This record gives sequence, C-alpha cells and structure tokens, in this order.
Amino acid sequence: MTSVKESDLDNIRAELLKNVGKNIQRIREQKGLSQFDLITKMLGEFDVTNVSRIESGRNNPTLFTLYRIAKALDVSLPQLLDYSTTGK
Amino acid sequence: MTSVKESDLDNIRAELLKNVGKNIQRIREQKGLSQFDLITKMLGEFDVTNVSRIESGRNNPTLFTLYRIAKALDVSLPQLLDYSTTGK
DNA sequence: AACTATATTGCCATATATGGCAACCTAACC
DNA sequence: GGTTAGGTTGCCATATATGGCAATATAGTT
Repeated sequence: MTSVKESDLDNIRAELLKNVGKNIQRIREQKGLSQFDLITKMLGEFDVTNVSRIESGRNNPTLFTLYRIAKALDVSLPQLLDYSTTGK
Repeated sequence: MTSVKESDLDNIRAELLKNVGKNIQRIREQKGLSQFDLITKMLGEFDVTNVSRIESGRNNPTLFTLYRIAKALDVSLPQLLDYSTTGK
C-alpha cells in the first residue's frame, strides 16, 4: 500500500480544513471578535466573505493568509494550527 | 497609523515565506531526504518543482500542502511552521 | 573530460484562493 | 411588524498555487 485513494485524500483534506477552520473560529470567539472585527485587524486587505469560508472549511487558505489571521488574533502561527489539544 | 504600506506588506510576506521555506528545507535535510524523496512520501501527487519554490520562498503554499509536507517529514503542522526557535 | 544526483528556473495549462458585491438568513433587539 | 448585527451563500473577475515538462546549474565522483 503506497498510494491513497483519491476519495480518501479528499476526505483528509476536508477534515483538515474543517479542523483548522473551527480552531480559528473558536479563538476568534474567545477573543470576542466578529468576523468583521477580525478583518479590520488583519494586515492589508481581506474580504470578510473569505473568513466565513475559511472557518467553515470551504477554502484552503494560504500560508500568508493564515499568518495574517494569527497576527490579528494575537496568537502564533503554530498556535493557530494546533487543533490537536482542543479535542478534534 | 491604521494601514500598512503595500511595499511593507510585500516585505512581511516575503520574509514569512522565506522563513518557513528555510525551516522546511532544514527539517528535510536533517532527515537526510532529497526533494524527490519528500514528494514520494507525500500524500497524493506533488510536483518536485514546487518543493524548490516553496523552500526558496517563491510560493505561498496552501494549508493542505503544508499539512502533506509535515506528514511526509514526520513532524506536526505547528512544528513545521515554528521557525522562531531556530534562529530567524 | 564525462557522468550522476540534486536543485533551480522558465514556460504553459489548469485549479482554486481571494476580491468584491449582492442576496439571503437568523437571532436579537425595539 | 421593522431594524440591526452577524454570518452565509452565490456569482463573477483576477491573482496565483500547483501540475507537468524541459532546460540549466551545481556539486560530487570516477
């Protein structure tokens, strides 16, 4: 077994995006911020629409996007992506 | 001061991509793997060309790409992105 | 010199993240 | 009822990550 079925790969991707998205949402809400509040704290421009898509796992955000979200939420990049401790 | 000059934003992005890229390269070489070895260990298909581009900071990888690289290198996603401890 | 392994760069095509806006949906108000 | 805040979804355009291959570079070895 060296390969992974394509559908499995899609499931792995979907789970990852959902887990990270939920983690972002959890941290944002812990800080008492709305999605709009978040984008106003982000470096540069960002569309609030995409926050919803990222938090719900519909988008596969880039490294730079994740970095700007982490900064806006006042957490480190590793913290933002560490969903293992929060009960997956 | 609420905004960031566009050139500053580009510099922040460039530095981030370079730091994470170097971290990936460092971990890969510590494990004694070539770029080709890395892609063969990654889930699904990945082009070796893009490993070079990511390690040199020319590409802004997606979350799923970072996840697959982390898995192939046998480190956690937070570890892969934690370049702060390694001397920036 | 030649050969091999590894990495970089360039080019083009495709897939998709993001920008931007409008419409819609709840829930909580008055 | 209406209004507001927050979030979602749909649509389209643009930017760019990735796929894929070829060419080049570079270092190591014989």
